[in-house]
Amino acid sequence: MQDPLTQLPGYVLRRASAAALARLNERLAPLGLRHIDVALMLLVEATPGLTPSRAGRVLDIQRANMVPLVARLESRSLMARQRVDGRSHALRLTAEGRSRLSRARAVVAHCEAALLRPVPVKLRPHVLPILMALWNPQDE
Amino acid sequence: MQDPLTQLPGYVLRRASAAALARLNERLAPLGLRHIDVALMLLVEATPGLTPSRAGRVLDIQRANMVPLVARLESRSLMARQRVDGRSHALRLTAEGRSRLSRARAVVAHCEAALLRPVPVKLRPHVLPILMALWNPQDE
DNA sequence: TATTGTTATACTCTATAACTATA
DNA sequence: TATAGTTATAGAGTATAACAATA
Repeated sequence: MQDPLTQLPGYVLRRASAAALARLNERLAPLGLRHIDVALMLLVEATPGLTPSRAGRVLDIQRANMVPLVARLESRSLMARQRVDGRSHALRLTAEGRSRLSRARAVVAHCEAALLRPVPVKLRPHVLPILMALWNPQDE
Repeated sequence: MQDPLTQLPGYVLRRASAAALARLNERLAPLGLRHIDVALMLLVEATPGLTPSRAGRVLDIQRANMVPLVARLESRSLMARQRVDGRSHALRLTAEGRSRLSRARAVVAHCEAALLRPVPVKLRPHVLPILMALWNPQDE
């Protein structure tokens, strides 16, 4: 018998994603971070002053779910909130946050490299374009 | 500002997977099925008599989590369990399960097609090989 | 009116530990 | 001793509704 699911790109996409995520989280755990923390920190580093709402829109995280995420990073002194408005907060990394992120970035780079390693060298340039295309499907 | 995360295959992999899964579940909902139900049904169809334990190993689902999954399909008369052993159960699709699965398969085919549509035709043959490679990463 | 941050809440998915009965 | 099925449970992750304060 042969597993019929491995013929379905969508299924393999899910399995590959779940496996990669699990390994990344495993390697980030010693830093006290999860993948989602690093995603937000990378985004805030690239866009200082970003608000939680806007960050949530970029990361596809609901406003309500940003609250515990930001609070957790703030409570660990990795991120700081600053009122910019009567209702908006500007997010910035603290010095400790930047230093933690540089270590996390090394972990991410390691995992990204491990992810690509089994892809034949000739196909590697196609990986990101293909994944970007899969991210943006057209329903008819 | 540019989103630094879209340069990371691992991140795009996750976003693509989550988006594809959400759309699939949305389209399966009218059939009363979720993606995981269809995955199990496809597997059991291809391997009649499979036990929940073995199915779980193929699908990467814990033994304990197979229980409510199989129970739900059984309670809807889509799948049947048969004792084969003092401790093992053989899983099979019922006639209703097969008919429901044929409708689900059409939904899956539609979603898979929508997933691949934005990929340039020349790159499409590389999609599955690349995803299979990403699924099986080598850590060093 | 629309948006931000927030609380509360519920639901799915997943992981672990422990138990029984069988092989 | 190892495996199958099961129960109970806890933790992520995610989604929705509602509210106050502000734009």
